[in-house]
Amino acid sequence: MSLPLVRQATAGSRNLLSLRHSKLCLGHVHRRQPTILYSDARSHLPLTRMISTSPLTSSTATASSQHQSSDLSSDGKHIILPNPSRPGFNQTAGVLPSGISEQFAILNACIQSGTMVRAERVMNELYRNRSEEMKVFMDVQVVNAFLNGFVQGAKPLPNDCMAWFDRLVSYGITPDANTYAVVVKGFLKLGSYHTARMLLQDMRKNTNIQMLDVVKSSFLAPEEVATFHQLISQSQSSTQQEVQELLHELEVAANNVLDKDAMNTVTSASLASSDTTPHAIPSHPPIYENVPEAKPMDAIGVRFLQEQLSALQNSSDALKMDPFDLQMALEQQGYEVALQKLVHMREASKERGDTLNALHLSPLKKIMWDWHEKMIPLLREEIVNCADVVGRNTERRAYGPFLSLLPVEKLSIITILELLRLHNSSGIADGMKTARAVIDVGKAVEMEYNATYLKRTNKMGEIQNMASYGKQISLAVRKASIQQQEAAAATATSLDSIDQPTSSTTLSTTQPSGQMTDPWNPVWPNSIRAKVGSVLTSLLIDSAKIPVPSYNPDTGEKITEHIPAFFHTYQYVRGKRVGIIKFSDQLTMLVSKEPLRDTLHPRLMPMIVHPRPWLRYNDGGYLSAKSMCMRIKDSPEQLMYLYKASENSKIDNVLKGLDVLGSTKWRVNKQVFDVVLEAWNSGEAIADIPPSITEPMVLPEKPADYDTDPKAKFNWVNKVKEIQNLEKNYHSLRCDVNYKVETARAFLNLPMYFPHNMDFRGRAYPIPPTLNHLGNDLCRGLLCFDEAKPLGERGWRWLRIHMANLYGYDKHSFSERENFTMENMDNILDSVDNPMTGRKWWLEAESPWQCLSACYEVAAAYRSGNPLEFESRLPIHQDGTCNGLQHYAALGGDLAGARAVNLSPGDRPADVYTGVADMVNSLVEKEAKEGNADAQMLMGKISRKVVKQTVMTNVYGVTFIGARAQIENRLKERDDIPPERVYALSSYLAKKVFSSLGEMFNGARNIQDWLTDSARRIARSVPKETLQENGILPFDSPEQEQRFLTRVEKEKAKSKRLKKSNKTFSARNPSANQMSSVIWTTPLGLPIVQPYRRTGKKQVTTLLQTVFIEDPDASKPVNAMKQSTAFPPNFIHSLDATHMLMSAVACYEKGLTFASVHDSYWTHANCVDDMNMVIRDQFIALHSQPIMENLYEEFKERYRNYRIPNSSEVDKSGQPVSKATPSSPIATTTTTPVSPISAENEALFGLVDTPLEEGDDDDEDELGSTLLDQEIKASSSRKYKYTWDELTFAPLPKKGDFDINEVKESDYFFH
Amino acid sequence: MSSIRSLVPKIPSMATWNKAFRIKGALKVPRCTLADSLTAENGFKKLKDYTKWSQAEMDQMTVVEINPGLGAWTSALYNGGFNKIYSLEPTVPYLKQLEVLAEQSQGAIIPLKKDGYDWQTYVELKDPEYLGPYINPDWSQVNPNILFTGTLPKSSKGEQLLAQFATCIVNKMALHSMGRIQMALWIPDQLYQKFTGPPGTNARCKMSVVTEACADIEVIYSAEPGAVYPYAPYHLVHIVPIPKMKIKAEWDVFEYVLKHIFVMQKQPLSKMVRTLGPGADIILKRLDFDPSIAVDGNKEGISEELLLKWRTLGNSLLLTILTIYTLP
DNA sequence: CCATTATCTACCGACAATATCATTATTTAATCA
DNA sequence: CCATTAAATAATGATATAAGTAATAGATAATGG
Repeated sequence: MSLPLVRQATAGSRNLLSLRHSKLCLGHVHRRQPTILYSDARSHLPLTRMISTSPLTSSTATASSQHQSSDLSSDGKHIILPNPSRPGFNQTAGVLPSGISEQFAILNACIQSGTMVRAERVMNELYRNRSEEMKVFMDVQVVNAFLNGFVQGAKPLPNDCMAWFDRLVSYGITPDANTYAVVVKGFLKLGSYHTARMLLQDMRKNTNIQMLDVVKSSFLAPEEVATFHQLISQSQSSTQQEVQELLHELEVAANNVLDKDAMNTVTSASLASSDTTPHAIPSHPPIYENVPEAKPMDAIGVRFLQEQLSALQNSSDALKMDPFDLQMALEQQGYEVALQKLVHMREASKERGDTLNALHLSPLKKIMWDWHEKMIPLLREEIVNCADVVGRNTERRAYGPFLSLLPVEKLSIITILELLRLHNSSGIADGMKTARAVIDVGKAVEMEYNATYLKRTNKMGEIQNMASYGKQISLAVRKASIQQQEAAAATATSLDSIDQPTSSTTLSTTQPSGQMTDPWNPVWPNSIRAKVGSVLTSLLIDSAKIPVPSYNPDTGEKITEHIPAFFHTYQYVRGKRVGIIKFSDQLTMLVSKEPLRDTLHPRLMPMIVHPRPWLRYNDGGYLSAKSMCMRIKDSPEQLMYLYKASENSKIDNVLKGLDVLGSTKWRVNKQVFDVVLEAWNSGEAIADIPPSITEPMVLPEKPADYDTDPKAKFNWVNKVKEIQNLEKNYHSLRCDVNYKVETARAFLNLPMYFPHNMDFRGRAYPIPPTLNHLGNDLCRGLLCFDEAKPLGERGWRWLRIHMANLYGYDKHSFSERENFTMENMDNILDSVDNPMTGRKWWLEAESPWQCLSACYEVAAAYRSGNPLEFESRLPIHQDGTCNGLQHYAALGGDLAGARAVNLSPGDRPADVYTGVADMVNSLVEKEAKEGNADAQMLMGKISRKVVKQTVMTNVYGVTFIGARAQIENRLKERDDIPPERVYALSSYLAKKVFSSLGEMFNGARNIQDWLTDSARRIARSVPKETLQENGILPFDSPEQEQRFLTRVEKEKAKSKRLKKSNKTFSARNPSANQMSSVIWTTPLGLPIVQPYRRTGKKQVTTLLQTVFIEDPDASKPVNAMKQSTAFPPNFIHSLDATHMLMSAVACYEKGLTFASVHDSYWTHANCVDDMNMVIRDQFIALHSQPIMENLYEEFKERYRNYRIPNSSEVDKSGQPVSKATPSSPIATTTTTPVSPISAENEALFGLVDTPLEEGDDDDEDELGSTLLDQEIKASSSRKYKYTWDELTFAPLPKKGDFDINEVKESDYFFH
Repeated sequence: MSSIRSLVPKIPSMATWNKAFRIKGALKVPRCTLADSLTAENGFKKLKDYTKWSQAEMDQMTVVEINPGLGAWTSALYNGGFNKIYSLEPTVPYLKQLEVLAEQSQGAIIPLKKDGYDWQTYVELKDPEYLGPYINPDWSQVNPNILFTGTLPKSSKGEQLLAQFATCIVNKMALHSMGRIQMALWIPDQLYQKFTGPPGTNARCKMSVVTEACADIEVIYSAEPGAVYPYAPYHLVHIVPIPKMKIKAEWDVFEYVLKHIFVMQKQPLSKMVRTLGPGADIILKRLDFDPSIAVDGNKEGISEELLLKWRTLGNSLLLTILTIYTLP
């Protein structure tokens, strides 16, 4: 077995752990292989445990868990969970039902803000109204947090705590060690040692809970543990043996725990150092001495960031700050900084007392301060009002508790900054959608709360030290971190159940395995965010005013009016109301004059230190903010699969790949930055910087019949709208550039890192949104690697090739491209010397800014006299030629396809796009000669670019309409085509492209068809159990039936509220029962769930208006069409993502710097050859696996026992007319196995409609049968048989003879 | 004058109609057509009673009818004594049917393949051949030469068309650029409710306010649902533009304001005025009535006098708004 | 149950209708035994 | 005091809103007789 992925072993000192994981990594990448490395303990999934904690539901729980044990196999090859339609899913996935997630969030807010009265009320209501659901979803963690609320403060209420303890136990909660710790703590704090002891005695007698577990509970601070000693000494007198035993256990435990800190640090150090990490990690600072993360502090850039912090009281230290602390401070104190800046501004001007200088101060800041001051009293008042409400006001009850989580000052500044940030968002001129605003404000509050909450409970020093230390990315470190974290959990709380707020779907309680217990911290549902956000927004709207010079309408004298800075209004969009919040004109003006940098929250900026490696699915990236490794929106299913995969260590290699991407150190290209700045300040349109609009655009003249003909008026208004739209677009484009420039400025001369996460298919994206290497040409031009590497001969060559590529000269052989650069050296030098005044050769490039960046590099190398030694930072790109088709060709072993996309070697790059463009061109030429006007117009204008997207997406299933739209967009960009003809021309062209493509990619298309077909079958399938429970199929066994009946019994007993969940299975609306999404596992082990389901949005009342929000918990039927059409592209993308991540890791291990934009891989010039080897090796490694076969097997396993509806024509005797399954296009090639089930079906139903369980009365039956008779008579020759067939898949398309190893020899595979 | 006219169009059964006349494509829902001659005759009788048209007056009127459909109403108009009826029908099957009627009416009925929904039609109608000679800018009196009539579809198009008629009256556009032209329209019940929605009711809406400000409305006759294909309740409504619009504000502003305050028609006016713009509530100070009245003019607890003031929207509020907004 | 009609238009990064009224469902108050 | 009923309130569902369809076309899901 080749070993490209094994990290260079440095010494023989590697411990078992790291060995094991290297092996694991190989096994997963290279070969499908049964997973053997998980201890059985791992399969004890926390959430299943959660179910069984409740004795009252135990019968259900055991029934369902037994029942599911067959399909809940997460320690097999793949993670397989119950279908979302099955009752087990919500429980297993911990998806909270509607309403309960809200109540839990409120409960937590009450607890955290110390208002236990309100917490009690929430708890009471939950148990009163949702008692049945509580039995399932109320978790002991929630209970612990709740009980702890009574005893955590200065005035503990142990008796209340105790009362609730008893009550909750009676409700069926099984207390755990933490529960006892909490209750005991209350009494200890009051000095009621006797009661405490009695409790512990009781626990000892009645439970199996170990004393040690109680004492080391994370709810007990060390000093609280210490009080156990007092208990011990108080109780010494007792002679009871029982007591003495208890005291002994207690003492041992307490001592054990109190010693633990030291122990811990030792272990962590040893763990970490036993890895390949060259230096041991000291357990305490200073550990940064040998970590040169940031440049010396006099750099321009860092000063800006430090200014961010300089406003803080202890800011004198800011300049001396270590970059790690700086990053931490930036993340955690963003709002404090912003606030302090406002304060300072004011103080400073007051002190100076000079009004003159005050004028120079930012007027916006002055106003913001004013809003802030006005808003605070309103906020206080509101909080008081919320506290007052005893009875009815449900809104206040919902948002009230959250307002007490943060200081009012912070709430206010968050609101102000968020609203300013959202200016011009979602396509609203000078405003934003209300829904977006309130949710974002709520989200910001939540994030800030989490950050401060973390800071408060944070003792994760060691973890972070280790994590941040890790330029060393390795599984071993990850593992060690996790283990250490788990070990440390006994004394230190950690971040875990704080999921990243961007996902509104949540696991109610994610209990990681092991002893670790997390503080319970539920994610706020969007409805809560909206409610909280709306109060704040509404208060800000009320308080924010802006001075406007005006006239008194009566007297005409000059006055200053204060008008609202924001106002809430509505817009109609195609007849629908949309709530928006608008800026007043004056505010818009003010904002546009002000640089945007102060509204940028550092949480969204690149990092200045290495990102934390991904330890788990939700643990990595920024230092303090919790983020997810996958971008998931509203899909509990996705989250659950990811969670399980993470907990079962299936995605370590994926995470490692992300770590590698995050470890790339970048810097701003100062030279390019200067030119950008110059261009920006000139206000002209240069490259992709839009012009600044100084004066409003000229409106067209009103036509003569404007006043009499509605049509004329309409046309004119439309023209005006178009112009305004253009203006708006320019403006927001300029804003965008502004953000980018400001971000770049902030990081001048400072290394920066982009923490990465992925979309649900595994494609990686940098988390910081504004400036990153995935951005447009400008962003890419502004960025280069921080590290420089000498070019060397090969590097110099690649640099020149790259130069040509960026100019657009990329379809020629490498040597031709080299020559191109040399021939244009004059232009390049001119571009460098006079970028804005010279011939501006670079501006004509396809990617001007990157080209300029390359010009600088080439020129510098060229002029250095010795290019080979030139230290280069420029990333050189190697792009897959039609990467999607490459994967298709590899999957299908398609010889022709392989040749077309450079999988097999050629002496110059093959380019399908150009090929197709040429074909279309000749077609068009021919028709032009025949006099076709469309063709004549298009003659010679069909470039590669025009057809590229369509060719690419053709194998992803693009339709004619889609293709036409793509081409339309390309044509619109050209100025040599009259706009009014664009539509017709694109239609014509799309047809031509389609016909040119013809049979071209048949290999790929066969696979695509198979994928689409399989996805459709899956999306339409239904688990057998569902059919059985609806009486459509017979039960397998009486036992199964009995289990089902008891469950139904229980459900009936539940409150009526739940009856809707008892969806009846109706044949009328088949799509309502389609609940299975397409799920597969990438070769790296990442489970991928296609999230496409029906949307279930609901109106949520907030203070400002109702907002329309996705209801996350409702399990909605899948969108079968989307599932099937999206599968081919998603599958291929998941493969290219896999290839990229594999390559990233391999590059890292070879010491290459690596970055990627999906199918474009970047590295230093002199490393290109090495990287090229890696790319090819990894591609071969990936495609040497039987990917399609694996997928086929996985589907069969994953959807075992699923059924799909089928109708087939039968002759009179009921014999099938043809054996084919008409429901699928490929099915004709399938020999559908005659399953015994089909026979059963037939016997059961014959030819009649499915006899639904709903009591058909005789009347209907008669009617039905007569109808049937008529039917048979009417169409006497035709009879159909409707069956639920076993879900099978078409046989895989035959694989061709292409040998994947040829890729190795192909120069232009990536180029 | 003329002998007794008794033109009767051929009315197919519903089933046949469904086959032959259900129009696909252009209109998503089949356009409604009056399908009962008796109803048409009755409607016309009532209309004539109400307007008290003399035969002489009718002789000098040119009738423009949109969406004649099967021609029941066309025939009734002809039978009632009109001598020149342009029937604007865009769809071929109906047009054929109309041509039969045209023949039988000795050319009094003139079918044109035009669409009453299309703005272009009204430009074309200004042609000397059609209504050109009767264009009359004098709004002090109703244009004596033109009667505009027809059946509105029950679709959203019909609704849009009616709203646009109102708009055009206010702005003297399209049809009403030819003068103060009275209309007699068959309007589906649902639309009629909105068209005439009185203050305080649920039906009160933007359109009813505009209508109130620009025309006098009278419902003449209500057809049984069965009289229309496909079955739907319809009303014959007589609309006479008033000589002086009650709306003093510029139309676009008026429309903007109306649209915005009707977002929440049950809320007090004072609240909704705030959504008009930053600080728009200052205009409330200049209002000569209590702005706590609901936007839709709900009567509850509101004096008759106040109600009246609010209903004359164009006079008070909008004028105020305009003055404020056009200040330097 | 079949024929007509409405709804899509490759995927991902990046999200978002709302007010009002009628009808149930649930809670609170009230009344009564 | 409880049980039962009446009244009040919350939750849920349905519907209207604006106002020129843009242009085109082929498969498939949804709907209605």
